[in-house]
Amino acid sequence: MFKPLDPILHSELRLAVMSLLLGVEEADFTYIKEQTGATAGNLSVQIDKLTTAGYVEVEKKFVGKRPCTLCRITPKGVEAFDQYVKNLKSYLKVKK
Amino acid sequence: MFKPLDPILHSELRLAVMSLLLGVEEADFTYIKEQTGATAGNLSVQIDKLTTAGYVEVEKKFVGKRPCTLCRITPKGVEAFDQYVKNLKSYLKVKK
DNA sequence: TAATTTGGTTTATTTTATAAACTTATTTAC
DNA sequence: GTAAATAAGTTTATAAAATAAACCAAATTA
Repeated sequence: MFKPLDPILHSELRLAVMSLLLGVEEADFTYIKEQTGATAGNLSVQIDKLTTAGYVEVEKKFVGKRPCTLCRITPKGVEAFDQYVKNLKSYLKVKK
Repeated sequence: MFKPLDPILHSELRLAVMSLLLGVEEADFTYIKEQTGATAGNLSVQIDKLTTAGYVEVEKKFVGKRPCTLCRITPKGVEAFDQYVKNLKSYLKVKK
């Protein structure tokens, strides 16, 4: 009746990060931080979890002399997101 | 950009309970337990939280000689659920 | 009447989420 | 040139949540 919800994705901030990354080629840490309103510490931890799950990949480079952490969603991440949304719908359809 | 998600509802089991209650006049503890697959302890705690939030009301009665805990969703609960679903959509619409 | 089942609640443990504190390097102000 | 402030994160500590295990009381069954 109710489909299980991937605990990696069923988190407000991680879901926001994934949603954001779905719409773009890539996004850097600071941009994600601004768009989600998260604190740097929290965002760092949550991106780590998404990376460990294989849903996001991170590339650290420099822009000029400043470090820049680029994030991209992976195919596995896209698939997991799709499945999450599908499963989530089992909770949202009000019958009757 | 991303709307906040009511933490009372953004929980797999509580969302399942609410979803279930939305579709029926009332449901008893055992039925909810069966439908959600939750353990009794977990369900008891989560129904408590929904009750404390004013989203669910509980009536304890007896059926024959056995106790029976009946649950109903409240108007406030219905409204909160609707708002949750509305806000949730801000995370799900993939643009481009 | 002893063991089992029903219908839960309470308590304890594990996991999460989050913020606070810290680090390293870079500008900017004097 | 150096002290203070900013940028870009990471690490650590704390608070909150989810979950399961243990427990309880009454009823039923063996």
